[in-house]
Order: sequence, then C-alpha cells, then structure tokens
Amino acid sequence: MAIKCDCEQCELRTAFFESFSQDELGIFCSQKADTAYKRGDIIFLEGDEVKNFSYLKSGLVKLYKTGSLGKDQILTIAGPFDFVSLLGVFSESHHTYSVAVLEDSVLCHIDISYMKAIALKNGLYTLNLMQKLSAITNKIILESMDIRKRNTHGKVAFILLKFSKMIYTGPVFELPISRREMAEYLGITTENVIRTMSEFRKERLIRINGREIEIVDQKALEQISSFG
Amino acid sequence: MAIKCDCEQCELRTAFFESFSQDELGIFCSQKADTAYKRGDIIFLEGDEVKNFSYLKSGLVKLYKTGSLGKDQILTIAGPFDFVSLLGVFSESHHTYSVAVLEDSVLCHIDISYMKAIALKNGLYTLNLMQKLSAITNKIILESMDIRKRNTHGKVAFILLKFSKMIYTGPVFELPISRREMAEYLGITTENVIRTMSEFRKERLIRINGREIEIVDQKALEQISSFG
DNA sequence: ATCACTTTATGATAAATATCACTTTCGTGG
DNA sequence: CCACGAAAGTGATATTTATCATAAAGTGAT
Repeated sequence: MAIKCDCEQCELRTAFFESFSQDELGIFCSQKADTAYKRGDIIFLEGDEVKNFSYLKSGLVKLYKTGSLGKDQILTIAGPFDFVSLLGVFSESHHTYSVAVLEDSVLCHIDISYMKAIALKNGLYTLNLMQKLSAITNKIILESMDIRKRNTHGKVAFILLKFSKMIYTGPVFELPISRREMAEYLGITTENVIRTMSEFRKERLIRINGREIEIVDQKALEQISSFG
Repeated sequence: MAIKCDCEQCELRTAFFESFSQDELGIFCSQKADTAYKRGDIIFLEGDEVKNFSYLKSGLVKLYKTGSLGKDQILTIAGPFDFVSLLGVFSESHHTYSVAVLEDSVLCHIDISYMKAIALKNGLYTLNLMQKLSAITNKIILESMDIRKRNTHGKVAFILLKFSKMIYTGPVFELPISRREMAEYLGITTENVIRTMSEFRKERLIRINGREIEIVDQKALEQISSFG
C-alpha cells in the first residue's frame, strides 16, 4: 500500500539529504514510494532483481539467507532508519539475501538507477550515503564477529540485552522474533535457545511470559554476555 | 619504505579511476604513498586513528580483531587489489579492526580527507568507489555466513578450497596462514584444524607437507564443504 | 650448532552442543 | 468454539568440539 510522501519529515533527511535543495527534494520525493507492510510480508527474496534502494522508516525487518533444507540464517535485524538495501545493492544485479517483516513496517523505495544518477551529480549526497552505508555495514560485521566468539550462554545473553536496548520500553519488552529465529540469528539450535532462557529464568536473571521478557539482573546478564 | 608511484599501471585504475583525467591522476598520485611491508608487519591496529584509505597492490594481509586473552578473530584475508580500508573508514574516526601482513605486500595509502574531498567533487569516482566497497563488504559478510553455517569438517574443507583457488599455482599450494590462524579464521580450535586436516590426509583427500598442501580429491572436499 | 620458542601433531578426556522424542501451550482459520 | 499446526518447553542421549597433556618437528637468534 502506497502512502503519502513525507520526506520533509524524514529523520534520515538531515544526515542524508542535507545536500538537497527544497526543489531537488521535491523531485526526489516524486521518484520514491513509501510502502506499508505487515508482519510476515516478504520485501524481496534472495535472487530477486535489485530494483530499488530501500530503507526502513518504521517497524522491524530481518535480513536472512535460506539454506538448502529451509534452515534460515539471519544476517541482522534492522530497525527504523536502517538501510534494508545494504550490501550488494550497488554492486550486484540480484539480491544476495532476503528481507522479511517482523513488525508492521513502512519502507521507502527509491529506484536504484535514479539513486546512481543522483550519485553522479551530487558528491555530498553520495558521501553521506556512503558514510551511512559504511556505518551500518561495519556494525553488521562487528556484530557478526561479536556473536561468533560467544558460547551458547553468551549468545543468548547478548541477544536478550540487544533487544532490550533496541526496543527499550522499560524493564519489560516484547521479543520481536521467535525462539527459532533467535536460533537462526545466533547460529545455535532452537532447543538450546529455549533451554538457556529457562536457565536464566531459574537463576532469576530474567522473567519470561511468552515473548514478553523482563530483564531482572542486567549486570549478571552482561557478565555472561562478556565472558561467555 | 616508500616506492615509486605507478598509478598508471594500477589494475584498479580502470574500475576506480576511469573518472580521472591524466592531469587529475597526477595530482592524485602525488597525494598517495605506496609502501612495502614484510611478513609480520602491522599496517594498523584496532583503535588507531584512521588517517588513510588503503588498498593492497600486491601480497596478502589479514584483517582481524584481538580479544581479551590474545585470542584473535580473523575477519578476512585480503589479496591484491582488495581494499584494506573497508568498513568504517568513512564513518569511524578510529579503526575497528587490525591489519597484519601475511606475505610481503605493497599497499597504497591515500589521505582520507583527500579521498573525501574528491568524493565531493567527482560523482563517478565516488560511485565506482562505493560499488567496489559494496562488493567487497558483501563478499565478506556472505563468506562469514558461509563459514558460520558449516561444521568443523566443512569449515576446514571450505578454507582449503578457498586458498587453493585464491593462490592457485597448480595442484600444490602453500598455505598463507598457520593452523592457528586458520582456526582464528574459522572460529574453531587449532587442534581441530590440525586433526581434521590429518583425517583428510588419512582419507587421501589431501597431501600435507608442512604448509604445502596438495588437493588430491577436490570433488570429495567440495562435497564435505557443501554438506558439512 | 645449540638453545629457546613456536608450530604441528596426536591421544585421552571433559564439556558443550545437537539430536530425538515427547508434552504442553499458544494462536489462527474454519 | 474447536481443531489443527506451530511454537515453547523439557529430558535423555548421541555427537561434536574443546580442553589438557605431551611429544616431535620446525624456526630463528646468537
């Protein structure tokens, strides 16, 4: 569903479009399309042709790859104003990963040829874009290494703390993904995610009520996350 | 050791500097410095200030992070014409990883402020740069996921095939890194790298002579790499 | 050549993690 | 509201991987 264009309100604008005049912004605006998605929607699949540069205005999505036996690997979870078109968007003609919606989201799609055309004309814009891309990509790589070096307990503690900070609504928050998706993100089995969370619960580090998690002993979790 | 500037011979030039006139290339050339390094040299350390944009003209280097107990994590191995300044170079003021030389190398260093200044003026250059950065970063992320999803056997088979293709000099090649570094790259223990290689040797998939490896049964190794 | 130090190598054992089997709970579509 | 399938949860067991110990071979410095 296409919704009203509101670039002028876009949080990204200051960082990203400071190089545009009001007029240029208008043209840019007419080239792009905001679209609303619902939980479970697929934005694009690995192998699809790259048509747009996309970023997330609101909501939550996952970037993932699907293995041979339907076993997914989650690359990262993207939140508001993260780029969804990350990596190969400027170098590959087809997507190298899939994107699915975790929480109702609004994405802004900009024609990739148009993006490139602007890049040729507006250096400041491109530099800003590159800095933002660089920052996000760097974050993904570092996080991936961060996860890889931890054991199961450390991984689960890490992701719980990550979500609690990312979603922060007080001591209690709603996990945006299932236990299975947590496992696919962390590279461990679903059972071990559940088991480890149960252990944390028994040790009174967290409280669990379905997807609702309360961080009870943040210090201890941080210990486990750093050490494990 | 600074050596003669030879941008005009640079393989990267066609892709990267097609946007430069001969004159501009001259100016660019005077801003940059080629430097030769020896095996074991450190190009820069995690935490060092980002001063240059660097790429590898020849040789082999590793990008890595050092953990709390001297346990390194290798992010990737970079070969000729790979960028060494990858990720945060446009977004971070300090390096987020270290770079060390595996085989005698020549690197080209370009002042990062100068790089940014050009970016503001020359859209084509910046777009080319972004495409190249995008491609390399994408490759790193995909490879990291590729490694993560494999078990020990699959990981070792994967890295042996990778090196054999990367270095290709015939059926026999010289491993560019130690067993310990392989372990740090794959996220497993040194013992398991050695053990797994021994098993491959016993099953007549490879021959081992120190760092010299011969791929005897490539098909079988590829099976193990895909399946494991 | 020798000494000190690292790397390679192998085995035994411990610890971590996956797999399998099964129950309960939850959520959704009919 | 019920039924069905998916998700959450737990235990028993198998498998994988790490850890520890120890030895041999290689490497560099003097």
